[in-house]
Amino acid sequence: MPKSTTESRPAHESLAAVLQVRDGVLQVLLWQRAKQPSLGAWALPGGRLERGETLEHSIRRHLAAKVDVRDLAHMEQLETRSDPGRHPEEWLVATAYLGLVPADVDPRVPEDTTWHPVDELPPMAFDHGEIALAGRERLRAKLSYTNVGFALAPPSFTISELRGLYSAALGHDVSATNLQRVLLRRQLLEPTGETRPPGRAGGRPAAVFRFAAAGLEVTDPFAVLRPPDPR
Amino acid sequence: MPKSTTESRPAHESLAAVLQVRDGVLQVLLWQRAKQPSLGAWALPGGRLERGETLEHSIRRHLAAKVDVRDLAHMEQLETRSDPGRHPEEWLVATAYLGLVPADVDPRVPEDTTWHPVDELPPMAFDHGEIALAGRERLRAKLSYTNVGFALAPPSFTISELRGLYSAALGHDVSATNLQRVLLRRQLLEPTGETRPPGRAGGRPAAVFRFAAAGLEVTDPFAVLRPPDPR
DNA sequence: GCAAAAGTGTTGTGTCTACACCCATGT
DNA sequence: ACATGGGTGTAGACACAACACTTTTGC
Repeated sequence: MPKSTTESRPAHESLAAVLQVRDGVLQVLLWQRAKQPSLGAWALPGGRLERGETLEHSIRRHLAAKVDVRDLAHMEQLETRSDPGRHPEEWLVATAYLGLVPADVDPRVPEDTTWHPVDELPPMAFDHGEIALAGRERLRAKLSYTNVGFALAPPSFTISELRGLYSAALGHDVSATNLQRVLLRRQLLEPTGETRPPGRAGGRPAAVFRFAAAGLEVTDPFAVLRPPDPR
Repeated sequence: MPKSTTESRPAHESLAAVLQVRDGVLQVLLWQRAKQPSLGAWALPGGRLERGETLEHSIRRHLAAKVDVRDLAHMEQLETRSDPGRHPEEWLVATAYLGLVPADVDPRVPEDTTWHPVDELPPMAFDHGEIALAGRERLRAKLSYTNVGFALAPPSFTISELRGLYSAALGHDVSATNLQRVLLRRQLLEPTGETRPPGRAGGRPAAVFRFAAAGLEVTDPFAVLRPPDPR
């Protein structure tokens, strides 16, 4: 008789969709299961919630085994999944997080762990595929009305480098012209004053920028019915 | 020795911030605790997750004791709280939901349960006050870029009635003129063709509208960096 | 006729995309 | 010189708030 029918409370795990733009493509960190159930399928990193810790602490602790925690520029809760059938052998609730890794770091990862394009997920264990996609959608939405971009980008960058990151994350072309204007108008970006020399092919040197803030901020309150003018 | 130090897994409860505009004010359904801990403090409805059910099922089941489930026009997951100290005696994780009740229904509620303005919460048990406020913020944000309004409004209404609901939920004045234009432009509203006779004071009869869709839809993709024109 | 409430016309502002054009560098 | 990539100028579309004005009723 499986555990799930004897226990009076569910086990609780934390999971994370850790995303990074690699080779111009949005990728998610997965490890390959070495045992049943779902032997050979790919899974999100995570593990059991322990006594005395929060879920956020739990996911950070489990991730530490996969990536250096300092490599995570942003982390937020996504959703909690509780379908009793989500795990075949156990009553297991999962709270999923979204984690973002800047493009300039290449975390050391264990043998069983590799990056996979979110658009071409391998066979996934349990509901982990849906969670990875939910993470992608959350990122896409927030790129439009917050400064989350800071968590995908290196400390400093040119506009075309940033364009590459945005377009990989959003899944469509992004015009460097408009990207620059939108982010500058909102004062998300500030010039470092430096400049990047052109490549062999020539071209004008590119100005170098950085994000003005290092934490998540809502920059476009998209409030269509906003408070009346206090005039 | 409290349970929390002996159990290897947390108990899990579902909670709901059930909101409704009543008497022109956004209110939340609370019940008053009749036992320790937090005797006399007010709490969100909810309760234990049972074997074989999802969290959403759980919160609906517990709510059935407080309000008729058919009175809920919309329900969505808010967040999961896991601070080990959130409950003084027990290791208890809570997943919170937001529920919305249309203004035209007045659910029968038990003796210990009443509505309270979200802006003047009574002394609240545990972290339930924060959850109620998180629900309010979620509602406010979604009023701007989705059709959640349908879940606050009766089946049909005049623009000024709807204005009252929006302004209570948003916490600031809303112009009937602009509300009508925004919602019609987005095709959220459609005229029923009917008209409402004016009161004793006279005035032009008001046109009656209804929401075009009965489920949640994102109507303003607020995508500032949107896909390029396929032209 | 007059007050009251509903609804439309109009103007101004701001944000966004698209595209033409100018700039600074390598070969 | 000229190709290449970076950056600016500008015009058009659109969504919104504000407010003046018109419409339709009761008294």
